Amino acid sequence: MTRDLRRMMMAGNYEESKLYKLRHSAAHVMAQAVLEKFPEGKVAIGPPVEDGFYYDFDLPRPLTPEDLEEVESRMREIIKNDSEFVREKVSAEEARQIFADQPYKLELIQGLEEGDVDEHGNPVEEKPDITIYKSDAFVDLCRGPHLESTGKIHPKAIKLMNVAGAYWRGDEHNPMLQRIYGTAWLSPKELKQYLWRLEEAKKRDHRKLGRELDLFSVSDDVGAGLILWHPRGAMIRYIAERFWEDEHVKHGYDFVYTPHIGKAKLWQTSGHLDFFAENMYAPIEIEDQQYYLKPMNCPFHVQIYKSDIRSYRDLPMRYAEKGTVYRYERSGVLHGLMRVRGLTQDDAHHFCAPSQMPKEIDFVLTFSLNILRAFGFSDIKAYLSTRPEKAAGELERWDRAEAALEDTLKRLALPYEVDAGGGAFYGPKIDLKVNDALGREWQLSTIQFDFNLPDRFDMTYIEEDGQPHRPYMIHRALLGSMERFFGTLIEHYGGAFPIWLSPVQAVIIPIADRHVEYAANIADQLKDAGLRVELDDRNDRMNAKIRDAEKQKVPFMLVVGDREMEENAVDIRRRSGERLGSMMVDDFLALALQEVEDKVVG
RNA sequence: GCCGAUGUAGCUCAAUGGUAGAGCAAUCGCCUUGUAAGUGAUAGGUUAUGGGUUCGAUUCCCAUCAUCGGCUCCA
Repeated sequence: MTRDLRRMMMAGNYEESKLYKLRHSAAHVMAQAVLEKFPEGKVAIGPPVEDGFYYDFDLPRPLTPEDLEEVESRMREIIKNDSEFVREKVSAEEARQIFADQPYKLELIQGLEEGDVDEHGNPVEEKPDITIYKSDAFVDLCRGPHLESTGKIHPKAIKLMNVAGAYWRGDEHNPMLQRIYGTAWLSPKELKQYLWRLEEAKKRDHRKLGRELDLFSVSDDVGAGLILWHPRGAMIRYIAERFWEDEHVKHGYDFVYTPHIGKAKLWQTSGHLDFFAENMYAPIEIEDQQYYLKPMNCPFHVQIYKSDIRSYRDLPMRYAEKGTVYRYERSGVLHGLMRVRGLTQDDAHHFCAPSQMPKEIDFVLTFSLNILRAFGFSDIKAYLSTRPEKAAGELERWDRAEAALEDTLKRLALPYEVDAGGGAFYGPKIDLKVNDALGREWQLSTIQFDFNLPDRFDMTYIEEDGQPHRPYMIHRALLGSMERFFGTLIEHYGGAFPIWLSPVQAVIIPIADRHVEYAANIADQLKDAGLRVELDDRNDRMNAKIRDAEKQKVPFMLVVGDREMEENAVDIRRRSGERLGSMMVDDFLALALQEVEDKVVG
C-alpha cells in the first residue's frame, strides 16, 4: 500500500467513499476485459489508489498502448451490460476451487486463511472473512466494497493511463507483473479536471523548465544524477543560500566546512559501512589507506565537536554546513533534481544537554518553519516517526525525545501525523513536507535525533558535577538538499520565481535603435542599485522581446521609447501582463526593491 | 537494480534497408518598431555508443549508456 493511500485512509474515509467503490469496481471491470483478451493470464491484486486504480497481471506478453485502448473500449461494453456486483462469503476450500488456476489468488487465500496478512501482505489483527465478488463474466477474490452494478460507472469518466512493471507484493525478489494504471471519476467533468491537473503538472515539470529557463542540466559525459547548475540556476541558489546563511548567523549557528572524503575507520566507527554501505561509492586508495566519498556530513561534525573538551556552558552548539555528499542511487530511481547522486545538504547538527533538549527542538522547528515560509511554502505538514522495533539507545531517551517532538508539534499547532515505528534505528524524527501550488506534497526538512553517533564516538561534555555526560545530538536538514529544494521551488512557482529569487528581475526593452543608449543608462542605474537587470538590445520588434521575457518569466519588463526618453521614465509591465504605466526610474526602483525586501510572490 | 517504452540539428518532432527533412532557436541582412512571434537568406546531423546481419544499416538484431513511466529503495 502506498504511503499516500494510507495517509488518505487515515485522514478521511476514502475507503467508505463512493469514489473508492467506483475505482475498485472499475478495477474489476478492467481485469475482466484483460482476461478476455488473455484467457491464460493470471491476475494479482487491483486496489483503488489516489486518483484511480490499478490491477496487476501476469501475462504472456508485454502490453502495448494499443492493447490499452482495446481494453478500455471493452470496459465500456461491460459497463453497458450493467451487471450487478454480487458479494458472496466462501470457505477457503471453495475459494481455492474457484481460483484453482490463479496462483496469486491461491497465495492470497492462504494468507487470508491463516489470517495474518491482508491482500497487500501487510499484517492484520483480525482474521478476515473470505469473500468473492461476481460481476458480469468475472469473479474476483475481494473484500469489497463495490458499487451496486457495473452500470454505475460512468463510461466517459474512466481512462486507462499507462502500463508499468510492479513486483508481486512489492517485493523485488518476487516476479515482475504488469500493472495497468487507470483513473476513474464520478463524472466526465471530474475526469477532465484531473487530466487538466496532469497537464498543468507537466507544464511545471522542473526538468522541462530547467531546460527552458536555462537553470540546470545533466550531461551524459559527466554522469547520471550529477547536476550542472547553469548561471541562472546558480544565481537562484546563491540568493537562497545567502538568505539561509544570514538567518543561520542570526540564530546562533556556527558554520563549519568539512572535506569530501574520510578514512574507512571513520565510517566504520560511525556505522555507515554497516548500515549505509549500499549507498556508498567504492573506496579510494591513498598511500595504502582507504578513503570513502562522504554520503553524510555527521561524522565530520562530530570530529569538530570532539576536537576539544566541551562544557555544559558551551551547549547548545549548532554546526551548520552546506555539505556536498555523494550517494549511490540505483539507476532506475534517478529523477531530475529530485533524486540525484551528488547533492548538497543544508545540514546542521545540534548538540545539547538533556535538560536543553525540549527547548532545542522548539527552536529548530520554529526556525525551520520560518525559513520554509520565507520561500513561499505556507502549507506545511509534519510527520513524526517513532521508535522502530530494532533501535539503538535506551528506551528512556527515546521516550523523552518522542515526547519533546510531539509537544513541540502541538505547541506550534502544526498539523502532523504519527508514523509509529517509522523512525530510524538511531532515533525518532520529524519530517516536514510542503504542499505546492498544485497541492502536491514534497518532503523537504528532516529533524532527527541521533542516539547512535554520540555513543559510537563516545561524545561527552562536562556537567556542573564535573563529570562527563552524553550530549543529545540532533541532525537537521532544513531545505533537504539544494537540488531537491530547487526542483520543488521550480515546480511550486512553475518557474515564475518571486522577484527576490528571480535570476533576472527586469528586462529593459528599447523600442527602436535610437532608444538603446537611454535603455543602457537605465540598466546601469538599476544594476547599481542592486537589481538584476538585462538589456534586450537585439534587433527585434518590441513585441518579440516582450514575448521572450514573458517566456523567461522575468518579473518586470521596462519598455522605453520616445515618450519615456522625454520624461526620463520607464513603462512597466509585469509578467502577469499587468501594465503599471509610465514611472520615474527612481519610483520603479523603490517599488521593485520593496518587493524584493518583502519577498513578494507573484 | 527490475519491467516496459524511447534515443534523429540547440529545442520540439518527421522520414527511409540505397549515406536525412520541418518548425522554433542560432548567424548575417532588410525593416526602426508602443505591450506575447515583422521579414529574407545562411549555416547546422558519422541518426546516443559499440558490435552483428547485409552488396549496402540511421532503419533489422545484440550489448552498453542515457532518458521517460512505474516497482523496489530514500535528501
